[in-house]
Amino acid sequence: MKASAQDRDGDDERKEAGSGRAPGQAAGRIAGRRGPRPAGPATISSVAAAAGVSRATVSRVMNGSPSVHPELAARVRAAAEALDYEPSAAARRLALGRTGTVALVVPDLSNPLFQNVLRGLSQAAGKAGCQLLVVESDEDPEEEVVLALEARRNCDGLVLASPRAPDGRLRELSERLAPFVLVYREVAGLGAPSLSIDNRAGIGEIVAHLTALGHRRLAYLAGPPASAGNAERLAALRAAPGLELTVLPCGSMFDHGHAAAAAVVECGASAVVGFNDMVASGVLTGLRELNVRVPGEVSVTGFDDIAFARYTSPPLTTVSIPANELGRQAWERLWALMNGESGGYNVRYQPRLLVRDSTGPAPS
Amino acid sequence: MKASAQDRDGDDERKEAGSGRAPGQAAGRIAGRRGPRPAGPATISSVAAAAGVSRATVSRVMNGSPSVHPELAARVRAAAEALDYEPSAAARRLALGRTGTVALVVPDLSNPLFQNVLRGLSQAAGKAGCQLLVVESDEDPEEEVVLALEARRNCDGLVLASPRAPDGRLRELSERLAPFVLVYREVAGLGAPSLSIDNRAGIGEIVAHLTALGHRRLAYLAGPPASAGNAERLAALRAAPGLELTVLPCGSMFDHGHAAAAAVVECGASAVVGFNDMVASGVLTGLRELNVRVPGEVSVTGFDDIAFARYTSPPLTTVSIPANELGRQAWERLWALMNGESGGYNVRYQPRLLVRDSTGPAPS
DNA sequence: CGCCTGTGAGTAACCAGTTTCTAACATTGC
DNA sequence: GCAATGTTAGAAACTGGTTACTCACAGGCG
Repeated sequence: MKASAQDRDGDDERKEAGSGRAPGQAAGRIAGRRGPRPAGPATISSVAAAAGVSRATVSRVMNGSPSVHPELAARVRAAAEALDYEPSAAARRLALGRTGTVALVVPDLSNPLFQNVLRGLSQAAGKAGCQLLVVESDEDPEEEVVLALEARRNCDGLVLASPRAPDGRLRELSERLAPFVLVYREVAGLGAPSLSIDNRAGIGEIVAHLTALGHRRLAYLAGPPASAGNAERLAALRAAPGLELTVLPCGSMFDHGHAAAAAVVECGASAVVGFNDMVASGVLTGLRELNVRVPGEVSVTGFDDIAFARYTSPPLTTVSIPANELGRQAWERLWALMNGESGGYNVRYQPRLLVRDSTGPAPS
Repeated sequence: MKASAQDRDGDDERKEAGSGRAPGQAAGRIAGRRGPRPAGPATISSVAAAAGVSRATVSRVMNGSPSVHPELAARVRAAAEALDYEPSAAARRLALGRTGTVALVVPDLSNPLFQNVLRGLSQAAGKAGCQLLVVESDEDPEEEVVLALEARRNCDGLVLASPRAPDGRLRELSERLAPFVLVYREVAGLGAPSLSIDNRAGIGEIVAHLTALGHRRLAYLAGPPASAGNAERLAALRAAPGLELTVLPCGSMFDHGHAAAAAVVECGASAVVGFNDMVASGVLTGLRELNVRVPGEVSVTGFDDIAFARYTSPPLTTVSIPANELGRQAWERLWALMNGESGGYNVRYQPRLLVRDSTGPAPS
């Protein structure tokens, strides 16, 4: 890197000590006024000096202000070009009070749900010329909020997927987090829009489908106990009438579902409702290993419709969640909020049932 | 649950008069000198004034400098606390010339390979108190580099997964991108460490496994044409002796593999080598739909060992890549580089063959 | 008792931009 | 011919920290 500073065409080597490294050297003391060349990357001052104009004018040119004479502007642009000038992002942040960045806080980057929100948000924000900070809060729920606060100090707005942080904590911090948008969750009395999934409706669709097929004995592969989504899905299942429900502690990953296969068989349910598609895929494989036919002997359903769900064997009946769209929408809301407009109201997306081949009539 | 917002104690329906929001009110205008309270968020100056010390002292206290009298320090801390003071991240960036941020540039966030690097990097960087900017360069190869450059201006270092940008372009920009680490790719004569996968060795393992099973006629489901990884894998296959190879244009996603199933059958190969696990999973499903038995009639292999590969049916024989580890290592290298140390040499990870059930003896 | 040294805190000069005034000049109107 | 108006571009005051100097004061030593 430093090497190439060497071979430049002769305009370098301004007399005396071209070496002056650390910016702000003794040099500035005696000859600061008209000194040789700061040697570091070009600043607005060096461009101004080179073009023989004031810093204000350079700033105006760089920002496309129309009130600069075209000819002068051209001269400034030429000088900037010649010096490889790029405005310092840090200085602009400070001066403008704007970072051009938003942050996404998620509990777990390995979860396709959050990956898709990330994608949707990344693309939408990118299109608007905004950068994206990603924070994973794997740790305890308290950490979730601390990380969010910390991220917030480096950006203009937040998208928060905080399934575990208690409602009260979010409410008391909401002022310091603002502007922000909540995803996959809804908190009453929070001054921020939220985008969530109607888990009750999703489970409702699944239950309706399964009961229509004659299933009465269901097993639920429960997600992480602290997850708000899991609580809602479980509550919705419990509320369904005429069902005999067995709740099996499970988790959210393939392996968890896989490990639960034996318990599923043992509990004698004719249909398994997975907390999400990953545990459902896992249990599918586990059941096959136990020589249980799906859907012949046991039906299986998932939740989320991750990309994979179409490619399990048999393809998974599940409920589809517009995770990407959530990310996009989160951007729209956040953008509005950052511009002082309203972020709109809470939206609750309705999952859509996708019947594939992992569900069938209950065995008689 | 909208319902619950209803019945609870009347904390909703804020009277809405107390909402005098916009920070930076007219107040500061007239009495700015010694006025009541600047109204905006506290700055180092307001804390200094409140504590009756200079800004320098506040700065020293906030940064834990030992050269402040404990009693004074306590007074400053109390003032900071009372004012809810938080140092401005933007100002610190400018003054310190450090952002405390690194960026990851990936072509595609929906690819598990990059998702895992993201995770590894996020966790390692997070542990070091560093924030992570994520950039997706979905667009054309030129965009890849432009986005990297842009991201670089807002952080202290880059991790670059740029499978498509031409070598030369990277070389000519390497000075402006530095410090950075390249992943999933190696470019000769680049002043940056790279972490890559030995694709040739991976294909070698797969070929050895398949030939040992008696396969001679192979089909390769090719990845994106511009992908450097695809080129290496294809070259390695072509270099394998004694094989009859059919190259089928495919892609990198489930659907691409799924769509290629018919062509696989048609070409008469006894084994299919997928560019990655996703196309392999896709083709697995496609083959089942065509009533082709795997591995009875056709064997299938993948590449990468994504989490799902264990859960396809049959479980996918593939080659494992330590994507997470790549992310972690990328952090280590980058950290070293940012501290002026050497980033170490290029490392090429050796994939490990995982034999599962999607491969079997060639039909005779 | 006076000089030297060490410590703690303040002053002011940075970091690199943006933006509000203001001044100089040209143009227009009466 | 002079005042009023309208451009440009510059000076200087911000944005909010950090830190190299400097200085005052206290204690140790000759």
